[in-house]
Amino acid sequence: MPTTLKEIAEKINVSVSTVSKALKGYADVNPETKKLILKTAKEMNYKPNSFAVNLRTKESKTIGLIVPEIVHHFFSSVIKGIIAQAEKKGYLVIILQSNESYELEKKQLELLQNKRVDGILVSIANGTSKFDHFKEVIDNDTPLVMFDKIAKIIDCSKVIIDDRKAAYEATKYLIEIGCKKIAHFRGPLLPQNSIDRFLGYKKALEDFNIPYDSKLVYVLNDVSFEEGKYYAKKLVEEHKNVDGIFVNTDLVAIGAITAFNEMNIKVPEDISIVGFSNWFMSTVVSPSLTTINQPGFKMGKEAFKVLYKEIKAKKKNEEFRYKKVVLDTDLIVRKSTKPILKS
Amino acid sequence: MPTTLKEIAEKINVSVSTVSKALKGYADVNPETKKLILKTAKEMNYKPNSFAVNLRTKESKTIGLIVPEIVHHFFSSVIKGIIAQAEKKGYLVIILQSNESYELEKKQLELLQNKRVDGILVSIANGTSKFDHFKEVIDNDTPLVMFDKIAKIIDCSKVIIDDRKAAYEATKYLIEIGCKKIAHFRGPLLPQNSIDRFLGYKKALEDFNIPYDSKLVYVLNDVSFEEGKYYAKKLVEEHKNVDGIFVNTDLVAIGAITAFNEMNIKVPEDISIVGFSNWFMSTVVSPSLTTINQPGFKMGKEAFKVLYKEIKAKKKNEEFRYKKVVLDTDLIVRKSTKPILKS
DNA sequence: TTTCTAAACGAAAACGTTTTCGAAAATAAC
DNA sequence: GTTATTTTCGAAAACGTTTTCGTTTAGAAA
Repeated sequence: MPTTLKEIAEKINVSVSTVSKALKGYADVNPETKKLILKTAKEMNYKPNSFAVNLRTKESKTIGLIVPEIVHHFFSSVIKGIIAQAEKKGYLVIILQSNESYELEKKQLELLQNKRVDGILVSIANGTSKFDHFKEVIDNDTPLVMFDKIAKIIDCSKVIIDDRKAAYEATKYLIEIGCKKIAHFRGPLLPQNSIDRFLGYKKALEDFNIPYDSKLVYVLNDVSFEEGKYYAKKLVEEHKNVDGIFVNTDLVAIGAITAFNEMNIKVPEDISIVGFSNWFMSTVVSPSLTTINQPGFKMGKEAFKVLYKEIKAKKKNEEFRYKKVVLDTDLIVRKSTKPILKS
Repeated sequence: MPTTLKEIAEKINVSVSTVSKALKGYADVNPETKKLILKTAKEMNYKPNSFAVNLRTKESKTIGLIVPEIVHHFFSSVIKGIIAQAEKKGYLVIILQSNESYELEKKQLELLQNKRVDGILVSIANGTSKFDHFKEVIDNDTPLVMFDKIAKIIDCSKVIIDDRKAAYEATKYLIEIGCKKIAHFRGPLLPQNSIDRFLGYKKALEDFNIPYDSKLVYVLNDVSFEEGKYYAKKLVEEHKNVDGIFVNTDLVAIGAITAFNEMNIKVPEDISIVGFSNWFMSTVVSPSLTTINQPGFKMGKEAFKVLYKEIKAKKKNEEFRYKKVVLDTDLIVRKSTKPILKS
């Protein structure tokens, strides 16, 4: 049904090659014939058959993206950034969701490779502790860039924030406003983020001579609103005089705030809370949440940029080095933390 | 680099056709040779070249999806549903975002057609008032299904909720709890949703003998948090005794709640608010928001199902009819509305 | 024996491009 | 006039499948 080069060629009595060359701007075609070809191509509403182009050029101008979860403020922002940047370069984006599952992640990585996408962007699932499936991608010579949730052990380009530093800043801020007993709601044991955020928390305590107490660190699994509520209650049951919490994620922090509101524990008077990510929700919860801003949109754009360079370099067989881009975060002070101490 | 049929064929001295047929389970290949072929294919890590398969079969097992906005609770839920259902059927999903712009939407529709996706799923941008670009898709014989934000004028399959009915229920509820002067924050003039929600609001007023006052209807452009705040303030400036608002979208409703909180107007004692969509955020805002639940995930799944059937039917040249799927909504009562009157 | 059927395989066309290479024609150089 | 060069074009191979159709061979039927 759609017009082909052959049909154009037959219509105006030239060869397929000439039509192709005219359309692609080759020099060895007479300006007159070129004009005619362009005209008839337009008239016949010619659109190159991308299947054939892909086969011939061995590239699809399509990349794959795997995120642990789509319905998530941070990740949807990243997705938006990736798509925006990809579109600028004429790339399309196939999105898959691992649901934090290793099995799914592995399967989807294969799916994308079978589709022969030009490159893959991935943020690793919480359930992933083996990384051979990523090695395979790299061995297969498919450009791969990790963002946000990365694997230290895998040698590839990465776009991240400095989780440890950000967590340090958040905890430091709690100390500066006078908190003496600071708990931490951390994420699962595996992902690098939650490790780094924990380490930043710990380091801040050390630097300011607050004894580290492992009992004040709660390990969450789902990192959900409900878990935030649950552990907030557990915290007040198990400890007295906790006056600050640094929470791994806004969603959990909001759960905690909700629980404290229900228990008539005043935030921030009785306890100050700092979240992580700066979800939009954090501005509307009451009290609004002090948190670390995590630049999702920008991370998406950067991740694509890095991947794009790698795709181009590999295509031209040029040398290139894996890049590590670290994006800035900042502390956004709202009402869930006490005002700063006057000194 | 990757293995081809030819390489397998040469290795075991059979023809390419036989290898292909063995791999695809054709009957006319000796069980012994078939076994050998399967074994060597696995050994050589053979993966069919999807570019070649696409060209040959004229299908890519890929669909396109255009949404107005990705960072949006409802739409990201829909996306999740679509991807989940598509994966079940072996389809991948290319996602694009129109940013509520007609120009972008049109361009992206062309992009997807040039990529020769097997079908397209679309939720129309607010900025779209001409629909010829959709007609073209249909004329091009590319299966097209609209969801949520649809065009009545375009003859194609649709998956929606009954916006008018849902809005009627919401407004009726405000009336039942005793509201006498009910405002409406509506969306832009164009999209069918905001028209229908407005009509539902109006109909409820009529049915319960509350005079309709066009001054109580505010037309929003961005449908944003900020607009919610802005129009809430405007409302109290321009009117007295308004005791209920039916708001087009949760995000706006939350903006309004925030403004009322700031102005010390009590929700729900002074004014009751009903939102629309049931964003997660609505559970954590204070007071939590009474709203209409809109089944995003399910809508995504249904939309893909309808599209899938159309793709299959067209492929087999079977007859088929455009479908219209209407999904159920329900009213979720929370704290932003007064308790129901005892009678 | 010959004839027919079934099983197993392969040749080849087709999908629609892109790109190399050679040929022809036109022009320039001598 | 011949030779060299440029311009313009097209043939053909290649990308890797899928699928039709014909051929060969072996066994069954006669």
